[in-house]
Amino acid sequence: MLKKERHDFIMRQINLHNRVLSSDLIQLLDVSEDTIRRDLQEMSDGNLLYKVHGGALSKSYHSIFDDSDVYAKDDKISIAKKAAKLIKDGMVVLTGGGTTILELAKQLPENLNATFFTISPLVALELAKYPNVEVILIGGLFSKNSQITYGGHVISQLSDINVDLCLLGTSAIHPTDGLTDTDWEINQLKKAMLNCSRKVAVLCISEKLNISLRLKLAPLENIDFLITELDAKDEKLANYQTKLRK
Amino acid sequence: MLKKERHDFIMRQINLHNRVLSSDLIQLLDVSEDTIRRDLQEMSDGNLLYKVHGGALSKSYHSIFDDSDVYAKDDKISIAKKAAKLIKDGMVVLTGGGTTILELAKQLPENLNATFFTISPLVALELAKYPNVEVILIGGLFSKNSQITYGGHVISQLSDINVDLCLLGTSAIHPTDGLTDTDWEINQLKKAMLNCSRKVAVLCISEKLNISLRLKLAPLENIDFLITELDAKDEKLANYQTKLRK
DNA sequence: CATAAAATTGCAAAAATCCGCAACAAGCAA
DNA sequence: TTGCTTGTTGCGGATTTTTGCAATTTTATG
Repeated sequence: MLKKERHDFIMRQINLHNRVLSSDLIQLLDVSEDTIRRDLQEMSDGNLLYKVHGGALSKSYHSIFDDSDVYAKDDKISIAKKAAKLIKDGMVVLTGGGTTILELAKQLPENLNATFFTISPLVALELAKYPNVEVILIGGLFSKNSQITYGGHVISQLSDINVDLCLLGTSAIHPTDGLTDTDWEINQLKKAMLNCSRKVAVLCISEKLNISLRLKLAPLENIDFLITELDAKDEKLANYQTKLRK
Repeated sequence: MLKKERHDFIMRQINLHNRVLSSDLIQLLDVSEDTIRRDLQEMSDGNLLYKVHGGALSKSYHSIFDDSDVYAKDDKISIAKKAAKLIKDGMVVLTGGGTTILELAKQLPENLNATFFTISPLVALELAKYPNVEVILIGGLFSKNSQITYGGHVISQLSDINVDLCLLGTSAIHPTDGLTDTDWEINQLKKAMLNCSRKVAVLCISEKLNISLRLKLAPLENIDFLITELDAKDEKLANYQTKLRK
């Protein structure tokens, strides 16, 4: 294998996963440790990546994907990690958009083997980094505000599919009113998403508990999992747990 | 064996395998090491391939695993600015993916009033920043390599639309062979894009001129604009200008 | 602070490259 | 024909690049 090919391969790995381990590259490319280290050194000199102890990181990792200013990031990571456990090999999953779902897309197990439908280009880009995940982006009008596709075309496509699990962020959730929202278009869209999913998981930071908005989306009885950053036994959740779909 | 024959042979090998080793060529052509090296050197000077220690790589192959952001950035910006002039208020435009197109999406006039169809989530995200641009993302299978949607579903949706202008990046362009590519899926997709567009503009850095790959996409006669970083009067473009659609 | 993993350094062998030179053929003018 | 130029090719030797190995130092982490 030519040196340039190795470099291209490494760049590809980095663009895909935002990072590489030297040890992985040694195995994948079947060359000595020294060669990999020298490769990384050269590419680092050429400003193509960040070299760190044990491997290298994507240069753009820090600029493009730096979303450290996302509100309540830590809570969202905690939610994402819990939600990730719901996803098993072989499943077909449908996801919405939003920062929590995006975080989820970053927290999946490296070798997950699954199919994802999504209405969020950002989530699609993130999911595409997993080698064994198939990503289908549902197309349509693109919403500047919520950064997802929406509109009749999206809803009509949703009516044609059938998935195991739907992962949804939410604006508000309430013990008796269930899920509610403010935007009519988005609300229609979410209804369509619920309709084509066998199970539904709602991802929601505890701030949004006990709030009720104008547009009714779905009662708690239509939801299978409610995932927050709180402990499952937290008393704030007691009102909800009893009502979820069994 | 004549020099020209050797060069043709090497070109075939490269188009076929995306790479050649000097050592293989020495055996296959039964000439001295120096001759092969001089051949590769000349072809590299003529921009036909990419010479590396130990052999050579295809130019187009190189573009796939491109060292992304930085590579020929200035040229791409120059191309993007020219292409942006083709887009007028009220137009309906279809775009592909690729770094050049992405750059174009950043170079549009601030208040452009237009509708864009695109198969690239990254381009969609960029276009969404313009307040008066409507963005429709065409959905389908998401390609990990080229970061665009593709597959039958995309092609079928393309067959339902009709746009004023199609903006396309390309892997290779040649005076007689026209546009060519290496990936069958992408080739089908691009054909569908051409079919639904009244006018076609090809964005292409001059490096990719005079290269011909395996899969035929379209003759120059089906293209309306060829946009490179070169001056329109540059002699390298003379062979192309006469053949473009009037 | 002890341990293992990773990095650095120096070195050597193999491979590829570079450089000057000479042989040879083809084209061309005197 | 002869002599000259030009282009192509191969050869020998010097040089550079690439790669792996071993010994030593540095770093990460519990």
